[in-house]
Amino acid sequence: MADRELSVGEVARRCGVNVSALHFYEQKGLIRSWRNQGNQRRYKLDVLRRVSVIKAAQKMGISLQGIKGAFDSLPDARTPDKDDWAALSLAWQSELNERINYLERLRDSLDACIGCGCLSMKSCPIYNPDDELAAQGPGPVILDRKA
Amino acid sequence: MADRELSVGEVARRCGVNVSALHFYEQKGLIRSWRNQGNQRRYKLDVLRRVSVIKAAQKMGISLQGIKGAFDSLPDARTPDKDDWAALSLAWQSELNERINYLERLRDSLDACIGCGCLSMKSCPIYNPDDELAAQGPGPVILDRKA
DNA sequence: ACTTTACCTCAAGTTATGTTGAGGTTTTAT
DNA sequence: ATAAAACCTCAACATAACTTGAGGTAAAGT
Repeated sequence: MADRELSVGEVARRCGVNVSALHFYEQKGLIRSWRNQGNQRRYKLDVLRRVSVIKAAQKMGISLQGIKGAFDSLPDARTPDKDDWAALSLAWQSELNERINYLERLRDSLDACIGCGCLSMKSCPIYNPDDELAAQGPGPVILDRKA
Repeated sequence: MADRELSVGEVARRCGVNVSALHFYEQKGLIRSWRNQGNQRRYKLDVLRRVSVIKAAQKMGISLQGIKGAFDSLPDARTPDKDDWAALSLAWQSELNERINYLERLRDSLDACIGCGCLSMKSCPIYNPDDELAAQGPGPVILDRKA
């Protein structure tokens, strides 16, 4: 069938997530649906991309809240096109770069610091990395903010 | 006072964590203490390093469970020395490297994938990175396991 | 027609990592 | 000696991101 609309189970299967997760995302405002006669959810095809992007962003360490923030910058009226997604990608790419950078610094100081006395001191580079990432909202688990 | 032993408040202050966190770490078996006459916790100086290492490892994205696993490989009888910590560091360094690598791959495929149709397909490199990190236990937030 | 599968809602449970508060004891400072 | 600061335990709350289950409806297969 030339399905222009998808049921929740179909989306779940095609995206590799549980139906409950889709309910959850909808409740959080990350995806949208309408209902059919029998009150069942129906989705546009573009929900597949959204869910996929959610999963990709999560792998990057971005919270649902952060993802929602990014999604909110997508056009509301029309279905997001390639350029819309590219803009998102760009923003996240630099976030990823910062994160990678942070971990690299952590790695480089790890060996030097873990065995010496400095780890417990104020001066330790691991303990007090001079630069913190600018994370909006409640930061991802992997980072923490200025102590 | 030449304190060979520390109170919980002192450890908290020197490590920049809350007293409640120290209670919590103790309950999870990450640090140890004994009690004085009045039932108050007392710590050896080496607790400072332990707590610092906990915090550093957390920044790397390692869970408390994972940290406990690593700590369990430290000598039980004697206070861990430089070499013991160095071994830990080495293990974590390669874990960090894998993580960095993973994020780099994610970053590199992000732009190519997010705008195209592949994200929702089985073949997408973001969606199905061919190599998964070998994470023991319930993995860190930033990664997920073979779907 | 009838059964099975899919779906619905809403509340409660789960894991990780702590924090907060109540009610009570110890230490420390004055 | 007394008041303040620090500590104790234990239970409950907080947040993220979902999952599970109960009780009931809709759609699909035969």
